[in-house]
Amino acid sequence: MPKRKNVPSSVIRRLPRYYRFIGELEKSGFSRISSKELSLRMGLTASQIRQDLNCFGEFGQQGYGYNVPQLHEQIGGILGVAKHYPLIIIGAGNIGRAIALNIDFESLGFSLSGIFDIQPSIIGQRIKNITVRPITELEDFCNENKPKTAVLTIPQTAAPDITERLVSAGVIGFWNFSHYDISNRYPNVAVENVHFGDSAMTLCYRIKDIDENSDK
Amino acid sequence: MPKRKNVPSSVIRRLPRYYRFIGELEKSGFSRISSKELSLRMGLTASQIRQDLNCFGEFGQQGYGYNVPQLHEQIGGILGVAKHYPLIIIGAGNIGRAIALNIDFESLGFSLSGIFDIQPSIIGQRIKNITVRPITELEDFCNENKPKTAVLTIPQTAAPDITERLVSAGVIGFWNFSHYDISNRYPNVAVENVHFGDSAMTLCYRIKDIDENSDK
DNA sequence: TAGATTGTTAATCGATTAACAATC
DNA sequence: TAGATTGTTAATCGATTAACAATC
Repeated sequence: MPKRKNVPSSVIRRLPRYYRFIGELEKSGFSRISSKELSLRMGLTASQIRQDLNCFGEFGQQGYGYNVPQLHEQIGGILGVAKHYPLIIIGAGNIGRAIALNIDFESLGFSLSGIFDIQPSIIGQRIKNITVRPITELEDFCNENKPKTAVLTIPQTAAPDITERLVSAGVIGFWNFSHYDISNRYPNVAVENVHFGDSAMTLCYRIKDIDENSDK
Repeated sequence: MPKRKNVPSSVIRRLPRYYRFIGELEKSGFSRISSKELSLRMGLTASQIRQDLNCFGEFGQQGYGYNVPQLHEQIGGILGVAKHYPLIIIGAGNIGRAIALNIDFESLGFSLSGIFDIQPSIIGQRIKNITVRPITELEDFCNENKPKTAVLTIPQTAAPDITERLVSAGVIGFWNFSHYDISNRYPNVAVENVHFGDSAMTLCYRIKDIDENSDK
């Protein structure tokens, strides 16, 4: 049913934002929207919106535009937000804990099924009704629960070994908060990096740029 | 002194990763590296590395390559990691707290100088030796401390008003963890978005893709 | 000096934007 | 039907890669 030629990753990265905007329009009671109107709200070109959506099929109707609730549903389907891919968090330190507590995995296509740590003082704690397990139980847990995804909130030094074990255990997706470079190491494994440090430095560069070029 | 024609943002986004890799090389005792060798380690082309660095000046030496400690220093200088731009965090909930505790702002060009919240139960708490202030004191604090940067870890509904107040108070950079769309609203303001939900959905899409195309 | 490797220009590739025929 | 707006092809723009002369 889908056309889906090889979808450029630039398009994929825009999908969640479309999903959010269309969702807000739906909540506000819109029933239809044109690519023109949406482009104004999102700060994109209408052309780009139509090109992007057309990677996945024909969702609009000439002369009318797009049906808002329907389009929301369809983009959600493309992203897979209604899936429940079992997910585990490796590392229950500050970041791991904050993610476990704050991210609504159920609305993002995942289902939090386990949390692991190596620290005896942390093991056994309960976070969101889930007991933190010792990392030694990783393989047994994976055999039983077949998690497809792992969140890495561990130090860079621990990452290579853990990654290897997870891939062996069948994990095909990483949400990587560590500084370890997973990409290109394993074929058919998806890696989404979140590097706070890189993000902050990029901001610093631009602030410096504005700061230095404004006072004259 | 620098050439710095308009640097494409694709290049800027790669700088922190260069900085990390060169830093690790330096720690491992490397004194020189060629673009070829670095390209193999980083999974880029040598051509791209040379092009990228040349946006900022001529850092290498023909026939030799790049001096590792020197290059590390230079990229750090470009990014501004030795700066101490005063920074405030707006919102001391789970995410705000985790960021305050975990991000080493001092090594990223910033200096954490204030934390604000609206919740009476949170105001007055101490996080990293900083007392959480009521949001009502925002303007006074900004007048006195002139923060250039604000981290937004607040709900989307609160964001438009707070952003407006911060820009009026002289903030020129936002590290935006909220779903509010700041970009394009204010000229000469840098915005770095961190959207966990978008990031997770992108991962979900790719896992789904791998999952559906592997079992045949 | 000869070999290595840069800085930089030219060629290619991919992504964005513009244009317009198809059609609701 | 006429007007609006899509889907899609063509044109433009920007970013990546290749090539090579300059030079350490």
